[in-house]
Amino acid sequence: MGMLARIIDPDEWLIALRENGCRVTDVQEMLVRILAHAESPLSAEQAWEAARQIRPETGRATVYRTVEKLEGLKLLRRIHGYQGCSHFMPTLPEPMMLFICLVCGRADYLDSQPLDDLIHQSEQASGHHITESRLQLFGTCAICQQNR
Amino acid sequence: MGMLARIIDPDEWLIALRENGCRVTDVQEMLVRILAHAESPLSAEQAWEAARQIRPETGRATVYRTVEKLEGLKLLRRIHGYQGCSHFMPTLPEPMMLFICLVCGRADYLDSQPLDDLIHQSEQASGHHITESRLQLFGTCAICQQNR
DNA sequence: TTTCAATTGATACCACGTATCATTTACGTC
DNA sequence: GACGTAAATGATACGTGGTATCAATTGAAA
Repeated sequence: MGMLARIIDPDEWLIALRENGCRVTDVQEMLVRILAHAESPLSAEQAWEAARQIRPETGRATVYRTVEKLEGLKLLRRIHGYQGCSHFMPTLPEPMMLFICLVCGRADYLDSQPLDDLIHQSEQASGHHITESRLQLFGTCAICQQNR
Repeated sequence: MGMLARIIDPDEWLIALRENGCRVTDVQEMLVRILAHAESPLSAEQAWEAARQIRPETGRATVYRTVEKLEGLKLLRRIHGYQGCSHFMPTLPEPMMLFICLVCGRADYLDSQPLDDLIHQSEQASGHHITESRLQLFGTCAICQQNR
């Protein structure tokens, strides 16, 4: 269990789903638990694989639909990584920068306040109105550096 | 003709290709001109479409191969945008932040020195070794704001 | 319990991208 | 300029990730 487990609560995702007019099924609850506890970015295919180990009859389309729904509610965030752009991580309540270790795959969130300031400056300097920013960092995490 | 036309020189791309052991064909030259002059991110399919208007017998695989080669030489840079992650823009000689207008699609490069400093700070604070960063900004460009 | 819209899973389908391979082409060498 | 060879090309077939469809099932409000 990593850092995120203390912050992301699957039950709150279920509440959010209900609040948005969804009928929460057992399948969705299982998927929410799988996705909310992920410590490295998970693709829909990977989530499907994990789901079928618990409940083999789980359908592929269901997983894609659920992931899409959770992304729409901003509970999941799409990761634009090295091996494709179809992996997902839980979104933190506060906007933060994301670091991904290229060795172990683990994700870590970093304070983004300085980035927010920087974006604000760029906005004023360029005259553009910036509505969304996407910053992801890649490299070797502190632990993997020691295990060399 | 926009800002990039003054900075990106297709002929230098051809030189770079030759220097890397490629045999530059007419097809490649045409594709290089199409891609080097793009002012908004272009997908391989879009580049293929543009190529066939000039030379209808152009093959699909050729376009994908050329784009891949140019990306490998860091002459093209992959854009992780809203409509997929398969669009490409010319890489500027200096690393810079990229802004994309969601209204007109045009891309604009912004000074990234402050970002480099920020990443360096994050690196020291977290203990991670950061080898690559990816920042893209989205919003409404100065021109499109006026045309409202 | 009833009712109905949301959800599900099977199937078929589509788009984007890739492997294969015979033919053509660039370009160093003679 | 002609030659030889390795790279590039384009047609075709194939693979994979993702989506549309639809009959059957299920959640939850009344």
